Amino acid sequence: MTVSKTAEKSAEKAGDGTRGRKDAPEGLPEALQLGELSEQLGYVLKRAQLKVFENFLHCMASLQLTPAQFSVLLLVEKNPGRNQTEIASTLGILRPNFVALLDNLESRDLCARIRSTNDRRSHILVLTDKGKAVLTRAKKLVATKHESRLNELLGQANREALLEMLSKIANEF
Amino acid sequence: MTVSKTAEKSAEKAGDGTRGRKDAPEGLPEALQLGELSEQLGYVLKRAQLKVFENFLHCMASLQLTPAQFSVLLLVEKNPGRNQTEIASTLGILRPNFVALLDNLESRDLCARIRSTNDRRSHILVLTDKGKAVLTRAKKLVATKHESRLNELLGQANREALLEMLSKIANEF
DNA sequence: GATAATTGTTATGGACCATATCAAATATCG
DNA sequence: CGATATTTGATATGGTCCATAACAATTATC
Repeated sequence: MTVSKTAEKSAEKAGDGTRGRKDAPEGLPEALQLGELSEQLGYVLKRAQLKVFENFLHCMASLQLTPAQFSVLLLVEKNPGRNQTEIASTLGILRPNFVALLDNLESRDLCARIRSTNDRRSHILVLTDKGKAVLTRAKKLVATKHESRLNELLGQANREALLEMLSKIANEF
Repeated sequence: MTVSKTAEKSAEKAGDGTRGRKDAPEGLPEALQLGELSEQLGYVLKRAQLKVFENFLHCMASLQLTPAQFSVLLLVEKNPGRNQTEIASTLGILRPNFVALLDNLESRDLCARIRSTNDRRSHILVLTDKGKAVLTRAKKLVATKHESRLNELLGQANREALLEMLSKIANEF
């Protein structure tokens, strides 16, 4: 360990129990300075993403849908007749990891695998009637509880600008 | 499984081998429609975050620093003399999971734990001289290779607006 | 028709996250 | 003071997500 003496000294000085700001009322636990961290896009991006997912899960509690499950339902609805490989790769999910995800949706009768008659290796994915109904309800929940709150917070125009910039990063970075 | 007959039929129709758009030149694998997915902030946010982290790791390959490790070094530099609990909780890392992270940084002589003389339970965290030097180089790499590329892509003003909106989500959502 | 490639699947390991628990040290309160 | 509760760092453990290798069945390619 090669800690400079000055480092040790300043550390002990800063950590000596009464580290309130000058003339602080009492020894209340002072908040740390984020410093340059709050300027790091990656850091803020990750924190924001966690918050958004957390709120998504909360809004979807009644339907028990995770963001990943919701995205699968949306994509299968928009692209009926595609197989697992196509749906999974579009979502950036590796085929092996997509199996359990689908098993879950299928066991809940939201999605169905159908053996293709053209290529009997592949399973064609379709939403069940229940899956369509659940997805419809899910969309409503997302719109009224989730996205609407983001609109409140940012404003409609800002939210659209945010989406556009994030898309740019996701696609062109 | 309750798949309606119409669902099965449309699925087979859409999945019948030659699923090019009308008068497509050849049977080239047609891209899936993202549909409403590209309007879901959570989805785009996650994709963007993965891209940013991926690029960060690439830029930091020479220093072998992950985003989490970089954030620890930044926070310890800005707040010398704090203990593990304070640094970890500020970063949203649980104490048990912070131990291995610190073990790594300490084994590479970037960070040091110092037993506090005031409270002999806690370990005060300090950057070593090597840690300071590495962090300085890391900051330069991030600025010149990572954040600069984001500025290219978005423009300075947009990048700042993006950061502000993400902070708002991270803190007020 | 032999070989290569694709599809879904399983097994497996790593990274990250969360909870319970522990010993040592300290704080609290009778 | 001394008994009890709390805090700190640490370990163990389990869950989830992500990545790779390998396999049988099927299809494509030559």
